[in-house]
Amino acid sequence: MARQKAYNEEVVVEKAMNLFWRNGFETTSMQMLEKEMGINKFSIYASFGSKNGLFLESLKCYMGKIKFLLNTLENSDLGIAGIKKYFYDFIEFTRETDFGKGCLVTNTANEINDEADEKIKQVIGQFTGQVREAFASILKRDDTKDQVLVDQQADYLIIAMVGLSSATRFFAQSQLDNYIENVFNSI
Amino acid sequence: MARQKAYNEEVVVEKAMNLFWRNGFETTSMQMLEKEMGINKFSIYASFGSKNGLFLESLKCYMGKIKFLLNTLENSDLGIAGIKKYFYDFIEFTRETDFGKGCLVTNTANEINDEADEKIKQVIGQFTGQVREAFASILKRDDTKDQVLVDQQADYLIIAMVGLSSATRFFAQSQLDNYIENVFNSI
DNA sequence: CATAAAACTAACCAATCGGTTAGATAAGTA
DNA sequence: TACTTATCTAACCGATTGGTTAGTTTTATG
Repeated sequence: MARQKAYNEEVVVEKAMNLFWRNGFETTSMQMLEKEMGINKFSIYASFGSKNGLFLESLKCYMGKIKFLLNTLENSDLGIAGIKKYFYDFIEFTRETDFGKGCLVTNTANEINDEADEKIKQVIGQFTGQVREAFASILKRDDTKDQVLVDQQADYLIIAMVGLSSATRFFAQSQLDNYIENVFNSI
Repeated sequence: MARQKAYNEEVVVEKAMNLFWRNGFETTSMQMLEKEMGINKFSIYASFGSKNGLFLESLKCYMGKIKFLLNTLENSDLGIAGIKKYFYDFIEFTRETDFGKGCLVTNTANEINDEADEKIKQVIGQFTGQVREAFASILKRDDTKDQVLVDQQADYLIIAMVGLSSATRFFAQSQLDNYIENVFNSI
């Protein structure tokens, strides 16, 4: 009945995600997105509504790509060693794709301010909360710890993770390793 | 012999710094800067050459404002407790001015990529290096530690500090406190 | 008081921003 | 094959970007 799309939305959104990941939301222009995604502005707006809409889909795409890390963490029976493995796995993940990009969610959290789009803030809060809960859940299983200590250490670990995300963008591998080893000396 | 400036450069650069601090480099426009600094674009360019030049002066201004923190750290005889105090002092400093702005240097490090202005990258590297050396120097004074351990722990602390800087932008006070307490459990 | 030099205002610049739209093109269906 | 409908290209939109410049105002000095 009508012409068919010459592109696959999942494919082009991943290309957009990689561009946002490398450059951040503001610095990435529609012009750059057209070029990277290989489609016209018209098609981008037809599929995603706005730059913000495309960015939200890119965030979802990113979270899909790192879901395997979170699954490994949540299904781990290694206790705190499993959390440590998550830290190392994350570094490896950022190096696999292209060194120095950090975590798209953390990068976004660092970029935005209070007046930013509510949905974006919501996605960031949800993701951060989910990782923190995974940490807390593993800590809780360690029966030598009471709930107050679990909460304190979960706060510590989620902020330590935020620091690691930023640090992968401008610290050397050996420094990241020294960092992680010391993070897990204290718990 | 000639007309005199109606503004003080140190005064207006501090206003610019506060705007950059709140919004980041890219998001802060010349229009916003004109309004905040209370002077015309012409005067900004006459005094600072470019947006980049103004930003570099803003970075210097910021570093001047937090120099007292670094002085306190470097002149401390509290050992590791002095480093811990630096972490808490930093939080207090970010709250004094306006909550949720983090550290301008860290914010900038998070915003830029490899292609950014060389001088800006240099200032960030110098400042980060200076703080790291202050940490290392204090750790070294503790004669129970060998040099390898000092380097490892200095890496840990400087990345922990980067994490704290970001975290002050979107974590609650109690979580920051839990974080710092745990950071210093491990060393 | 006249003059020279710097500081000011405000209009202006090309380029780019996110976003829209008119018209050409393609394809499933009647 | 004709028609309908969605997708495509490409020109276009007003607003804003960082930056410049012509011309007016101020002021210390000769």
